[in-house]
Amino acid sequence: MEVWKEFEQNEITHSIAHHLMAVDALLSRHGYCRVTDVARYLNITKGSASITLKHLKVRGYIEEDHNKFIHPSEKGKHTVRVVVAKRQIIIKFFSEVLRVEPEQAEIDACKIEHLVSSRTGKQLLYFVQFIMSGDGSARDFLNAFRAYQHTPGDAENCNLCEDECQFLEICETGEL
Amino acid sequence: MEVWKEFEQNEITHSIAHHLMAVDALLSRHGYCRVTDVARYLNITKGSASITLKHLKVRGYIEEDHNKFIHPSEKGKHTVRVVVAKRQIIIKFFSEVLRVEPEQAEIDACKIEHLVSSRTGKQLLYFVQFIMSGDGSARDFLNAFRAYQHTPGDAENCNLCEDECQFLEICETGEL
DNA sequence: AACCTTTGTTATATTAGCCAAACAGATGTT
DNA sequence: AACATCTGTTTGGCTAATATAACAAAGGTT
Repeated sequence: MEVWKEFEQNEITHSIAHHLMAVDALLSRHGYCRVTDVARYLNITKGSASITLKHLKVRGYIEEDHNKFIHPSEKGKHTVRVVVAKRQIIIKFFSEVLRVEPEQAEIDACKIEHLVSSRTGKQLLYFVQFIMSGDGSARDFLNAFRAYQHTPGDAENCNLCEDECQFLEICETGEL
Repeated sequence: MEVWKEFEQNEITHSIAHHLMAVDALLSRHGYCRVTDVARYLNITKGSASITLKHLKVRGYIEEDHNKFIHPSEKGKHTVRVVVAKRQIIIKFFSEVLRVEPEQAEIDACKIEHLVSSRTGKQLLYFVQFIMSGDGSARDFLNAFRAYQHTPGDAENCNLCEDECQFLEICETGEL
């Protein structure tokens, strides 16, 4: 499979992840969850929620009781745990290490949380764990990075590209 | 707008990004680019390529000459530069800093490159620039992190969660 | 009991992406 | 000139995810 086609092969889509997390959040919050609750929570119509949740049921992510009350299956619970873990790790990295504004960090995390592989998620967790651990070298490094951040970037001393950094200017000219 | 709905609001979808990058790559490689070339490059049917490229044309990302030869507009060129920059930065970070296997790093980068905001991309560039700069504190930190990576993670000393790390086990139990 | 509201499903439509297959036009070969 | 090939578009089908709107069933109120 070509690399670029793996995007659509994701078992967990953005929509599915958020429907599942909604069920989980509503259960924690109110102790129960129905189709209409999910629709209201996600601010979509109940018709849409009904159809998407039917898919989730068919694929074994959620189950329904005799009164149409919804709860995640074991598989669904696992999915929620994994997605939430990735989201938290990514938010932490973006906001506290990179110092991206919390709102932006949350938006970015929300867009990519379900797409980042577990391998990468795990490595990022280790990285954030260590950098936040209070280890001396981590502290020194972070301090040095904070200072570096405030000096304008230097295209000639970038080790990303061979010679000069080709991305610095692009990255500084704003949104896509 | 709710955070979770921003996903679908992305002007540049995965498909659009890759069609545009294909045009760019084919132009560099052969000096010209037609619908069929894009289709072959992306391994999709020319019918699909025809329709998607029509959208790209309507939205001003590409232009056509009298002989149906395609080239990116200024807007399209800018988009390609931005997406490629983000991809390279992400790959570098995942593979060389986190030490994720290059193939996996590429897959992950490909999935998220068009979703990461320019704000976050810029901060990540600075971060990777600095960490790879040869600065002493960066070198020490990286060495310490390499050592840490090889010791099993410790749920009690994780500063991500308040008490114990709730994600360590989840991240170590494999794919979603 | 009659009425109103809530709940959930279904039907229809839209957009984005893909497919396969048919078709139209240009080019090139015999 | 006839045939073959290549190029690009169009048509119809599929899935995912949304929207509206109609509808049936259950529940609660007066």
